[in-house]
Amino acid sequence: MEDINKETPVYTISTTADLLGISIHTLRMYEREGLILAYKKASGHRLYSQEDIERIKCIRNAINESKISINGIKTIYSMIPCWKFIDCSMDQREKCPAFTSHSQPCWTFKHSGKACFKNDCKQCPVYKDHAECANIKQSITQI
Amino acid sequence: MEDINKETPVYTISTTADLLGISIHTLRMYEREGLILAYKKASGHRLYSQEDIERIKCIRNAINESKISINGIKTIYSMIPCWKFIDCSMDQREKCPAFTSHSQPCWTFKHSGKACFKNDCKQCPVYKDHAECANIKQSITQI
DNA sequence: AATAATTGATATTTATAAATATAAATTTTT
DNA sequence: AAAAATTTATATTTATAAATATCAATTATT
Repeated sequence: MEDINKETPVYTISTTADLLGISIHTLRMYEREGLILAYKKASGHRLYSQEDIERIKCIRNAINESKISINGIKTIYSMIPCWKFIDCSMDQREKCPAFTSHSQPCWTFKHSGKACFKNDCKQCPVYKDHAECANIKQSITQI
Repeated sequence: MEDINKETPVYTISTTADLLGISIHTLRMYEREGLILAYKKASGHRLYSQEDIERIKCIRNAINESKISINGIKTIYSMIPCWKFIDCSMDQREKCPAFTSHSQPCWTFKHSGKACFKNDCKQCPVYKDHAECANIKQSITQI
C-alpha cells in the first residue's frame, strides 16, 4: 500500500478547481504562466496534491488580496536566490539563465546543464518553499 | 552660481508630465503609492530632476511593457536587501519594519530609530540605484 | 460500448487597476 | 493685481489583466 501524504498527487483538475472555487481554465493558465508545476500522468492528465492546493491559495491571495499581477508574481519568483539552495559553482551560475532572469522563475527554464541536484523542480526547495512573499524575503535576508 | 546636475530638482510637475507624456495626476499617484519620492519646495510644490525622470521611465516600462502592477512593483522594491547598503546591526534590523516588510519599499517607512546613514531616502543608494528589476536582482545576487 | 472528463487552442466576458477629470483653495509668476 | 499653475481630495473613465466559455479531439470511467 502506497503512503499518501501532502505531496501525493490525488485530485483531478475538476476536483481541484472545485476545492479552490475557480475554473479548470484558470488552473491551466497558472501553469502556462509558470506559477505552478502540475503532476501529469502518462496520458497527460493533471493531478494535484494537497500541497499544490495550498500553493495555489497563496498565489490567489497575492492576486486577489495583494493585487499583484501575474507578471509581478513571476518577477518576484525570479528574485528567489536559488543558488543558495542549489550548490552550483560561480561558473555554473554565469551560464544559468535562472541566475540573471528577472522575468521568469528558475523552474520555467529547461535544465540542460544545470547544477540543480534534483532535476524535478517540483521536489526542489526553491519551488516548494517559496509560494509566498514572506518566505522569499526571508530567503533573501538570510545572508 | 549653483551647479546643476542630474540630481538637481529643476522641472515643475507640469513640465515633467509633458516630458513623460503623462498627466500630473499620475505623477502624484506614483508618489502616493510610494514608487517615487519628489523634492518639495517650502510651499509644498514639487520639483523633479533628470534622474527622477529616468526613474519614472523605468517604472512606466515595468507597468506598460512588463505588465507588473503597482502593488507588484512595491513588493519587488520591498525585496531590495537594504541592510547591505546601510550598515545596521542585527539588533537594529530586528526592530526595522523595512527589514521584514514584503509589501512596501523601505523608503515609505518613517525613520525614527533607523540606522540609515542618511535620513534623506532620496539620497540613499537603496532608492537611487534600484529603479529597475535588473539592479534589484543584481543586489540580491552579490552575496 | 457509451458517458463523463480531460486535453490544447482560441475567443469572449468581466472585474478592476491605471489613468484622467473635476473642484475649491493656495501659491507662483508676469 | 490678475492670470497661470499648483495643491489635496473625490469622482469618473478607460484600458486591459484575469477569468471564463467554446471548440473538436483524446482519454478515463462505469
